[in-house]
Amino acid sequence: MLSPYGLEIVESCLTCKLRAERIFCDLPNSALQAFENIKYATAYPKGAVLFVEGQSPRGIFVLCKGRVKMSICSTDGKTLILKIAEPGEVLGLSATVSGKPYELTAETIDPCQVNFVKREDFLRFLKEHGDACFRVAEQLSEKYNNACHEVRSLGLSHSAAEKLAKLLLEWGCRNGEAAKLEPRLKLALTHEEIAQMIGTSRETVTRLFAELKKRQIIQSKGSTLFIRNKAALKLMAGAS
Amino acid sequence: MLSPYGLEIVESCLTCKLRAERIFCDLPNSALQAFENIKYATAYPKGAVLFVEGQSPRGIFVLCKGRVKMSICSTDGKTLILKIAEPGEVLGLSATVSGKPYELTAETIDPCQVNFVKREDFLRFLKEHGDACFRVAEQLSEKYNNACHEVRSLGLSHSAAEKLAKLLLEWGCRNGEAAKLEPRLKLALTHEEIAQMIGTSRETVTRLFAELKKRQIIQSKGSTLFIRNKAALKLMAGAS
DNA sequence: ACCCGGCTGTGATGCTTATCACACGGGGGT
DNA sequence: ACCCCCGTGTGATAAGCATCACAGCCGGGT
Repeated sequence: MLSPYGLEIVESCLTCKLRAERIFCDLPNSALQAFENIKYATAYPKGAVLFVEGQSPRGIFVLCKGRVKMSICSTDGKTLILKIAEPGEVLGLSATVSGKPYELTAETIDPCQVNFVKREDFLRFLKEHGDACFRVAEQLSEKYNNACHEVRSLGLSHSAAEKLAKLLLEWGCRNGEAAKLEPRLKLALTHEEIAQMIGTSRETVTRLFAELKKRQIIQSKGSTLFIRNKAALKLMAGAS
Repeated sequence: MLSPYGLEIVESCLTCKLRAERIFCDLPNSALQAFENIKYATAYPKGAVLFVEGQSPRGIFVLCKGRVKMSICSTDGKTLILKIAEPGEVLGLSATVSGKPYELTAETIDPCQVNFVKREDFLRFLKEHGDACFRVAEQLSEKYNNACHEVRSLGLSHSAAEKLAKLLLEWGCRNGEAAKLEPRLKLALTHEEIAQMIGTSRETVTRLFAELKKRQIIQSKGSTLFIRNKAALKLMAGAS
């Protein structure tokens, strides 16, 4: 099969090796077959925009490969990144269910493989498959949960340092690094993007990183970042 | 029937006069009858706590009468009010569906009538009634939508003035006052609570109100607040 | 009528952070 | 080898707001 943008396309959800790990992919075969019939497998290059905040919902995008930046944007151009979506997530779900405009903008930051399902097809599918509908409720709950964390972080933090510490700890807990005393993580985003994730300015992020390095709390080598003093970070994230 | 806390109890969801207007109440009779069998009609006085952030989910609370304050709270005691829930809303829904701890704290601010449904009963009910499940997805979408607005307001505003203006406009658009040039609204919350809604301090809210009055943008008589210059408010909310 | 407690109004002070301005450095393209 | 652009580092300045401190005010209870 052709592989646009350097992707290896997964042909069918029925044979997808990742099924068991994914939330939405793990459905009984009858439902999966129905899903198979209404989905369009598509691929996007890096930097493609799946949908824009405010658009009326065309349908859902099931992310199979690559990462997608989910953000909101103010009238004066300021951007706030809410999350970086990973494979297995369903994007545009809440808007598609409710019929209200997309709340977020989705932009790929890797080459991505995506299954698109048109809104009317998807709604019909949900009515016919109660178990899928329940999965949707679960996914929405998770998204809501995420959003609540975001609200907590934005609304209840006193300082930018606190928010950055929270973010680094969260990142450090991925990839099975959670238990380690000195977790390491790939810094895949620029200072600008990190600033947009915690709602502060690029300069502040740079300064904070400089201070953390000076205080020996973190250390970086290339794009890898080592957390040398997890306790100190936690202190910053907790009380400040 | 006895009416604790001065409430007139609605006996059954089947005969509830408000059914048609409500999102969750408006279900086919078969589903409603099943719901009827698993719900516990309860009443709470003002100031009662339905559930606390971090508790593992006991079940859902369908609000029939009264208002409930939904908030999150930081370790150092700072509180952020996310919304004031109105009759017809389902509280604790996302936690009950996902099994994760309640994200918010729910506290009544009026005497309230509430239908409680235990988690296991509710999940069984959802599996058996696909249409109810779809309603749940819709409700969750709406909650997610709300949360996104909150994130936008908290994360993309430059000033407290901007957030207050947004809040006042939102309030002014309720109760069919939306179209009016000079909408009026009941100020049912203290400055402290308003501060907690926009993530600022009580003093700042007081000062902002003083300035808005001085600039003739608003005017208050008792607990009623008149918006005299909607355009100016919109300007503050939009650009600042 | 009194008092008391919760809400509101207002000044002074200092911290945090946005913003502007500019320098540096490294990697990719030609 | 060059340049150019993007990302990073750093200082100066000022705005915005939290915080403390205290005064007035209104309503409810006794």
